[in-house]
Amino acid sequence: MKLSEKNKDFFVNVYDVVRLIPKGRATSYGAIAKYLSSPRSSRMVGWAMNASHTMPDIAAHRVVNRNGLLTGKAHFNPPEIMQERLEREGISVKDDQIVNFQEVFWDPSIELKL
DNA sequence: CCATTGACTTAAG
DNA sequence: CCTTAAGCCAATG
Repeated sequence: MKLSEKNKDFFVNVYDVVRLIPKGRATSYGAIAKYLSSPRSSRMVGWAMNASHTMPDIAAHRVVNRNGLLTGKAHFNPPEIMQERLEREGISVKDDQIVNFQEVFWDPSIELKL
């Protein structure tokens, strides 16, 4: 790996994965962290999402915690937009939680496999 | 430079 | 079902 690319990797990978999440599906911070070989770095995924506001085409609403709970909802503007976007894609949300989460869950470590 | 915080997760009591 | 604790690591004061 080139040294010039070394700096970025984690955050950039997070953005790439988020871009690959199919419409109507959702994944978790932990799943992304795990895919990036850092299963305990889910917080960094969240931090990357926090910075995603400055990035184009980052569907942060498709990333929730491992229970399908919309934990990052408060960071949207307005917060309700997160649930609205999910429902528009066909994902049912009840009480800030994704219904049938197990069905819409998209795990990069399985779907992208490699 | 040290302390605190956080869009998380797992384990333990 | 509840609270703590620990691990993770960039960002912020």
